[in-house]
Amino acid sequence: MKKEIFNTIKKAFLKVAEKGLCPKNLDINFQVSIPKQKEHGDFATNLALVLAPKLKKSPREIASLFVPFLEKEPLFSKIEIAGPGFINMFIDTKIWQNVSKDIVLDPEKFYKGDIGKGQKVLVEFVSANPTGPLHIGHGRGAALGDSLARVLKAAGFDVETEYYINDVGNQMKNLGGSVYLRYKELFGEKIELPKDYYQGEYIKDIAKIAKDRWGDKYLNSSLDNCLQEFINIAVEEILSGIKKDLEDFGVKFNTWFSEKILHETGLVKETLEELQKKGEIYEKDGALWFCSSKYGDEKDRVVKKADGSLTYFASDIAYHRHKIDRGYDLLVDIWGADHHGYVARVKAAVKSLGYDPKKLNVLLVQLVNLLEQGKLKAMSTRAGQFVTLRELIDDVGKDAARFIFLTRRHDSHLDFDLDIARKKSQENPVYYVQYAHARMCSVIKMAQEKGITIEDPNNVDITKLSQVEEIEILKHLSSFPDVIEESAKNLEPHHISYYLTDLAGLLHTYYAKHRFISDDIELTKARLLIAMAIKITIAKGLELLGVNAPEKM
RNA sequence: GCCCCCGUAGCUCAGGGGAUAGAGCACAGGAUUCCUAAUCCUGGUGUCGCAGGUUCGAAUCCUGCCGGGGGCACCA
Repeated sequence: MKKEIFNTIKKAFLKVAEKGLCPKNLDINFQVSIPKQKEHGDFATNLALVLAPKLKKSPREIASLFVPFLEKEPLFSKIEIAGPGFINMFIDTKIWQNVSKDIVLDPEKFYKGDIGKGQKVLVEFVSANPTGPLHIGHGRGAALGDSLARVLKAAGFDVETEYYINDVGNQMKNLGGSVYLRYKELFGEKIELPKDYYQGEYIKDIAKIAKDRWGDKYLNSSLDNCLQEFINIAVEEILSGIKKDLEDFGVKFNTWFSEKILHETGLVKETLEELQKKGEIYEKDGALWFCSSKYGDEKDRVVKKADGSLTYFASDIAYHRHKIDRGYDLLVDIWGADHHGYVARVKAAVKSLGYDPKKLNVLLVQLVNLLEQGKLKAMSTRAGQFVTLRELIDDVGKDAARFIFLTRRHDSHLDFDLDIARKKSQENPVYYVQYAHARMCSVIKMAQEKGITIEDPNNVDITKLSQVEEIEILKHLSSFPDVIEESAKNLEPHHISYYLTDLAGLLHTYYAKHRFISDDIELTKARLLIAMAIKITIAKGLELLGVNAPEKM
């Protein structure tokens, strides 16, 4: 709807210009907004205020040039100049009433956004190292990434999702070694875990699997001889656990991309050679350095250590190069906030390879604090003491967890109150929205039982929809495509959950005051159309959040 | 010391140049012969961390400061 208003104003602008009342090619950046106060109309624009300095006239005077043209538009029932020079626009009731019909007739068409214009986007998220189970922080990243991918898709982008697996390097050695020792322990050997080995209980579980599979085959092998075997079994087990957790969290990836493959296919080597050829890499103290400071990073970074091994950064450069070469117009990386130091260097790498760094958007997800009974729950990965995503799903459920994660901006620190998330009551916002959906399903079903159904929405007398609350709901429904586009543009899916909470609120208020089903068949049909439109919209919105829309509660 | 994020109602958080700053929770009271009371209605609170600046207009943008969190390896 906002887009239509925009276009209508632009049309009026051209007409004003034709009359010579203002220059045609003005570079102006005006806004169309929904005013907070109802008295200020359904939409308002600051066009005249923005134009004022350029035309050297008072804003109200400029506004009055546009009013006659806007008044002729069938879209509007009233145009007003207000305050310092806002143009307030009131939409004709018929337009709102039609929304109910449009949504029910073709929901896909109604919501379909086109700001993506088919651009290819790759959203990479979670990408937790396969050294242990996912914890609650990964859950936040998973909820954000998955929902963002859905929102981008809805806005007309061609989206794929990817999980990058760091399956090489020192941590793999430590992981394999940890399982190896626990394996030996199962045969009664006394062991001592080095400090940088993984301490968690899950390592013992993997050792048991190893024992079941191999028996005592490696009991007397030195670690060097069987390290790869232990790494493989550990990564295999941990990854399958991660996949299961994510699946139960409603998250599926298009691709799981292995760092190991990057090395095996020579892409890392090739990338470094290319940078070397470009003179972006130099040698110092026996190591190879990438001159990221040239591109805005605070200092240069090592890509190849003096001992000959490559750093993770080296793979990261190759990985991002490969991602861009795969033909994506836009890359979205979702990282934990503790990785923020990496943003500058990866962007530097992208730039030095000759790509536009604007293609790469890194979203940093801030920390999650868990609260229980008003107290902070201590978490420490090193001690193997943390709340896993699995525990969270089992405890509060996927829907509550995802919804709560998505009611916060990604860059704000999040206090996750377990007590509230557990409650199946009014305190828990997810039920508020789901309940609205269930209510609409129930109304539609009830109407059906009474033999009232809508064969063709075109035959429904929508002029019956004249209650203030009905118009309010229709206005809100009509703004959903704008909310989707806004969320996509700013990479902020949390707007969806606020939108849904508002919509549910409008419905619940209406529900308490009016009845959908009455003896007046024509009125009932018209209201049924609203019920269907709400149901469709909530279901669509919840789908974008990855939350279920139950028909019954 | 440097870098990133945050600071808005008692609590958790939206709003991120526009008109009188919002929601949920908490607290108190009320609503159910009728489509689900996981609901609704009524009641009040704000130095938008502080100080400057830009602007017709600042919670919003810029600078500095204060407070909280995180990060600053030839670790991953």
